[in-house]
Amino acid sequence: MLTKKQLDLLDFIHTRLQKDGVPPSFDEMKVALDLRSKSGIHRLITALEERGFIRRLAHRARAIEIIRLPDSLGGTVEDVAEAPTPANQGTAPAAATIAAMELPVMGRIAAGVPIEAINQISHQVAVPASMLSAQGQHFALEVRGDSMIEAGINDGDIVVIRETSVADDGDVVVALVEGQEATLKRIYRKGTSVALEAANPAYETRRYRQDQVKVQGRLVGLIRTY
Amino acid sequence: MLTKKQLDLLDFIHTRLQKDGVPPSFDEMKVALDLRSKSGIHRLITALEERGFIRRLAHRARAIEIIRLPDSLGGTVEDVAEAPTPANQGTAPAAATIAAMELPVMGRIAAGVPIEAINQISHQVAVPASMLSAQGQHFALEVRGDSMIEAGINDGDIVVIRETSVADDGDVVVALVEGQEATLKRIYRKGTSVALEAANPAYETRRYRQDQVKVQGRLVGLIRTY
DNA sequence: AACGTCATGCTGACGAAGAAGCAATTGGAT
DNA sequence: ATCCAATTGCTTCTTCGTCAGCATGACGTT
Repeated sequence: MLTKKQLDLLDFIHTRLQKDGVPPSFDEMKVALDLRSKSGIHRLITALEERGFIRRLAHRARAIEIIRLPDSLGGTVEDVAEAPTPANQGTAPAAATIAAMELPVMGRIAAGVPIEAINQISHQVAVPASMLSAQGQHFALEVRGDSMIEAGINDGDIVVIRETSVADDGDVVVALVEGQEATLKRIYRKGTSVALEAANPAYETRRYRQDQVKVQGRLVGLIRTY
Repeated sequence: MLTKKQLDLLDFIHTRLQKDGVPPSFDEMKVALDLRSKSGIHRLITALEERGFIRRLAHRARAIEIIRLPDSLGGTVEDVAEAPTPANQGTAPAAATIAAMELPVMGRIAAGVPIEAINQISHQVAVPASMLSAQGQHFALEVRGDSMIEAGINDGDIVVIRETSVADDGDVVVALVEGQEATLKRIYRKGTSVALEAANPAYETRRYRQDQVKVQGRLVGLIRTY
């Protein structure tokens, strides 16, 4: 499963995590493995992530977390000590595993939001696993404005998006228009033109050529907190 | 996952929370970390929120809550549970711990559903911990019908309810009318009478005497799967 | 022996993120 | 109205992660 170097690195990260709770930086790992460049570390880290041993946030300092360890390093890392919950939430069994997954909230979306805004993680939300497809990447966005209000999507709602470039007529999608702005709209195709329709009579449907619109993902879920 | 500064701050907040139950103010954190400006604290807090360790209310003093702790600070805090890996391949590593909780879905609700229907658990849903209050019992219901459509609550949505018998004017509540039927409506009180108002002009507002209506819980969240 | 693949190694450049500070403003509470 | 807390804009410096490009040695195949 792992090469020697990958194992060494994983071991080092694990040790550091145990010792002072903060994962090492690439430079520190570089020194530890006696390399002269960080790029080697970069590839090893990527490999570890691919193989499901660690989890990380892209473009964040020291944002590495160990998910599991190979047998040779002492097995799993899962929370062995499931502490009896103080002030237990009652109705739900505390020890049970939860069918959910954390998704990154990539920013806000509305009519006319620049794409840059949906390129960084603002925080994480948990979403029920039943909302997600078995395969496919998902992410979340916070909705701004009332352009989809008649579809029951309100200002402040979190929408869960499945990444895809295909969509059927009438699907609600995140569409990138002219490589510039990302909007949440209903999509309809007619011949070579694409219509993006808001669910609010106050906004008018806009039509584009096929090559002007790129579907980023499809709406699969919605979460609202009052 | 965290840088040293971020970990220090999280540790400080956690300690203060344990000691006197109240989260520190930005100024107190500033002093604790030996900074000269609060803006640094603001950034660290933002990073912690992004990484899913704390939860907060914007524009509220000391409105910080710890959702989970890194292993180095003693692992989990209440509502945290292990996640099974929902079909996790390739580039999408799953989270090890998730800030979520399972709630029982107690049945369906609409205008005129008999109370019996909301007395048995049909299945469980996972909801983000950020949707729930620290104390208080919660449960979920599936919405039937379009009586709340203008409030963005559609047929088939799952609503998350916090059990309480108090509600402010305008809150959406689960109300038990005449001990008979449970409905999801907006509540308004006027003198000794209680008005239950649908969010759909097709349904008319109904008025009752105070003793005819019992509030079962208040709407705190909504989950929709497409 | 020659070749392709793979894991690894190295350098250097680049841009993004973290951290810190000051100042001004907004928002809540009382 | 006034105080305090929180938020935001702007600046500066440091730390960190990413990437393109090229090199090497191990291994198995042709």
